[in-house]
Amino acid sequence: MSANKKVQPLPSRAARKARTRGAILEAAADVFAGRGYDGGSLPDIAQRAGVNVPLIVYHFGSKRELWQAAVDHVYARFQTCQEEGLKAAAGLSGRAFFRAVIRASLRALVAEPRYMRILFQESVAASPRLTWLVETHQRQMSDQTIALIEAAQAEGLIAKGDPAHLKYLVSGALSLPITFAPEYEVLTGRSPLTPDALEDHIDLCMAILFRGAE
Amino acid sequence: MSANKKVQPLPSRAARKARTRGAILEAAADVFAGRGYDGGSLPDIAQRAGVNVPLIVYHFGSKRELWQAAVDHVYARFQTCQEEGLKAAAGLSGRAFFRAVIRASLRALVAEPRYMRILFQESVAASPRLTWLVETHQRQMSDQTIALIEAAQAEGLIAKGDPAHLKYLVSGALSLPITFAPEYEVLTGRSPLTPDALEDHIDLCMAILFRGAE
DNA sequence: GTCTATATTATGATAGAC
DNA sequence: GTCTATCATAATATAGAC
Repeated sequence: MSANKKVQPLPSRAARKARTRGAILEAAADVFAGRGYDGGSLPDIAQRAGVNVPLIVYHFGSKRELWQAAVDHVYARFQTCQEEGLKAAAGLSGRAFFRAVIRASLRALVAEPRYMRILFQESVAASPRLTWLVETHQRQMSDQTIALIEAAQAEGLIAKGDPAHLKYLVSGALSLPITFAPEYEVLTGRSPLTPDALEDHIDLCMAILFRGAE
Repeated sequence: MSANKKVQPLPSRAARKARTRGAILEAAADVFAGRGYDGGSLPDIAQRAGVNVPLIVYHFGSKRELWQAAVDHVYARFQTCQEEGLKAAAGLSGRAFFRAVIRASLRALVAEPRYMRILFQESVAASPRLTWLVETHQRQMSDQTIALIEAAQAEGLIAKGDPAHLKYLVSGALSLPITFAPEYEVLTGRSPLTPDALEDHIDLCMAILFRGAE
């Protein structure tokens, strides 16, 4: 297939293709996360990616397939970032463990805010896109979070109640200052995304969500 | 102004005009909340309102001005609904007071979910629309919420920390199950908007956000 | 006030050169 | 693979009849 790659002094055709695909996916993720599926346009994506519209269609077939590929891209990045951060939780237990988990989730939310935005954009109403999103990506992520909440409940660290519902409370408290960062900044004059602000946010999340003294 | 309304057997011209404006505003609020400013289209709004596109332009001048009017409309409805619910908090104190406040906020979030959606749609990036939204409507609402959080802190009912930041944690915990209702339903098979689910949600919010025993 | 008709621009997608 | 040229459709907005 790719027999004599090494003899290519310049980027190979395959590498150029991958770079083009990557640029399109990044631009598509930005546009779809910010404006939703209907609001996003191929000319807008093409301009941001530095390519032409037909090249997008060549690589991804249609707007709908591009959207799916962009969602795959965002979820992969979010999960990679989260798992990276979760390594710091290994070996810890109790509050320290869950603090590390929260920090990992927060790092992923900050590094890949398009995850929450895409989920939000598709959560306006029931639709085939929402069903695809949930069944393809969101259910698996949700199950992981619910397992963590059940573990915290078993240790008596967090309130009792339906863990699937509690997940939304925890996610909302964690994510809203990040997802609403532009509004936060206009309203308060400060960014919630600086390292200091994020550490304060983690402290406050721990104080709110977890019981007992630090 | 409306001197001889009674003698009109059919709706007066002014009443018809108001009904048309109202139908357009409702449709515009739905569309802009769901698809954002760029994603929303006048033909879509016109069809939902049962009118033609030029009639929208006649009444509101331009898409941008229609968006502002729709935002005014949604904020007015949200605040009216919230104030209605807050009457139940009058005379209460301590946890019971804040439980009534949470119930009022939740009722408004459920009755007018477009409030959160519009805020989210405009919170993608800094923009003139976001600045207008914050300075025209959001700052005032935010100040009221912050005052309530400071009061709860003064009574030792809620965690210490920057009340302006704490507002986002509280808002996120309260609103996410409502705002993500379609995703919630696909994921769990249950609606978070039934009266029973909402009561459970209030219980859980109280348990999470407020300290000490019920 | 509400409509039809239309001008102008932008969109998703295809055809075909290189 | 990447581009230019093009098509059919849909968008915002205006002009003018009633």
